[in-house]
Amino acid sequence: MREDGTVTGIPVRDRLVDAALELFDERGYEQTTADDIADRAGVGRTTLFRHYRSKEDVIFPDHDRLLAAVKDRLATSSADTAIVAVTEAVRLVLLRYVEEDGRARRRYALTSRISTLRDREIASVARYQRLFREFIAEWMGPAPGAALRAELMAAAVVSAHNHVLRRWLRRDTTEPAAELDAAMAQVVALFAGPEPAAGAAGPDGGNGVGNGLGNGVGNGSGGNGNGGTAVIVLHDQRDPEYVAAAIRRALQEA
Amino acid sequence: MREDGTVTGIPVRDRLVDAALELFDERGYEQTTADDIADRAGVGRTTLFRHYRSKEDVIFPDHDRLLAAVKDRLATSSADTAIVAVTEAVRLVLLRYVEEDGRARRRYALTSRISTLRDREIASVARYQRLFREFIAEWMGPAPGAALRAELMAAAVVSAHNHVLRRWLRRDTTEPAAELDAAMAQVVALFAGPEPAAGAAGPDGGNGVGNGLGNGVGNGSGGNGNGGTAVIVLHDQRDPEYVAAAIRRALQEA
DNA sequence: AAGCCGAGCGGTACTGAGTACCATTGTGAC
DNA sequence: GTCACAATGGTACTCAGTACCGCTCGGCTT
Repeated sequence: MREDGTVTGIPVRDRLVDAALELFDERGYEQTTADDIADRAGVGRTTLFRHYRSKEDVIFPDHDRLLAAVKDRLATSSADTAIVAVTEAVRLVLLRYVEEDGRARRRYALTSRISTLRDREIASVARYQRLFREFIAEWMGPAPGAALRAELMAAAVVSAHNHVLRRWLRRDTTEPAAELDAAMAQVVALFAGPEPAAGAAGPDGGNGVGNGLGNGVGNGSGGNGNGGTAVIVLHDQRDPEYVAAAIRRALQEA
Repeated sequence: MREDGTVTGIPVRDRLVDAALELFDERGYEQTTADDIADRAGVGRTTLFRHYRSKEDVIFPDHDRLLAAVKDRLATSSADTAIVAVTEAVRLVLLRYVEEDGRARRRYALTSRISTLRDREIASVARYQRLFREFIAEWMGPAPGAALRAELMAAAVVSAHNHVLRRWLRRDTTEPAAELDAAMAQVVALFAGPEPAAGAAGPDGGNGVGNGLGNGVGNGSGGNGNGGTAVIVLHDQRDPEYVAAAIRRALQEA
């Protein structure tokens, strides 16, 4: 037992988060002062602001670190693995939320009610979107219309992520990772289709899986070791179910 | 001449905006207090907060009113004019900015530098996006996958708007309205194409390519008619080249 | 053992945003 | 004239966030 009555060995940072979430639930966000949180956590107000930049910060995860991780993942990619990099990077973000589980859901309950917090969350999301936009734009090159296309694609990627994340937060799904794959597939399909008339700037680049029907197949591989991810885009006139079945069979046999 | 020395008949609200923009330019946003702004405008601090909810609010336009206008425009539309409604609604927003001209550009200069203000702007944009999302979702109905599709489309619409707006703010274009039309056309083209293959949206329901190694395979495809596109995301530990070869073979045989 | 040192913490005091309340003034209606 | 009302100004308060100082504790050297 410590002098101040606290019994736990729980780190100060975590005690603060717990205290904040409890108090926000009990009396609401606005009605909870920084002093309240610090008191409940058994520390001084100064200590709170030493660990978190602001009152809001307490309940938001380390976006900085995750943002850096995403940036890293995007950076380690060659031109023909760009789509894979994006897919895995966005997956990274989703999984981080899923890991948090309870805490993520409590935060969601708060951001749904308190506009201040919702705005804060939105601002965070925008930073991810910016990262994706810059990456995709660079990948696409300076072709005319590429800037807009990159922006649209980044927005789509982030939206797909948010859509799935919210479904998981609301318990509408228990397999967020799989749904993210599906959603991302839809995003890629959206952009893999008709190019914007002029500059082709597309993902086709000779590595197409020449099946004689489709044209482009961006195939990346997570490459180095763990959990390879492959994204395959193909244009095929035949029944997609039929094609999917064929691929399924091929993978089982392989 | 008035008692307080002010010579103008300019409304208080406008004087405050001018004062704020001047001061933010002169000493920066953080270094300008609410008192400074009020003093410069020749009014009391109380009056400032009577006209604007916060210090930030002073330089942001009436998003509430514009938001309402957008909502109205969307509301007055039948099912088959939905796309027109969206296009005109987003045009409404762009034109409002263009009307502001100088003030919009000064605000842009500020939001580019000050993260607090940028976040605020982003939060505003998100409200428009939400409006569009809700409208589009209702328009699309409860079809499976429609929710995601609506979210993607709303994000695309807003991104297209922002893209053109920023180009205009940076003086990269002198015909924002025309560019917006072009951008919106691109957005519509994007979504007019391949529908997301009937039930295939989710990886559940049996269409998951259960190869026993990867877990999720999302398949979005264009079933109906025009050049079907299929996108496959798979997680597979094996050599990607090997997997690709297997798929290639399967497609040729199929 | 005594001294030293750095990290983590608590307390106090300050600035500034935003709110509540009250007093004042100007303006038009009657 | 005065009554009503709207707009303003001033004062005082709460609270977030910052700056600064002093304390304590554990580990380390000598």
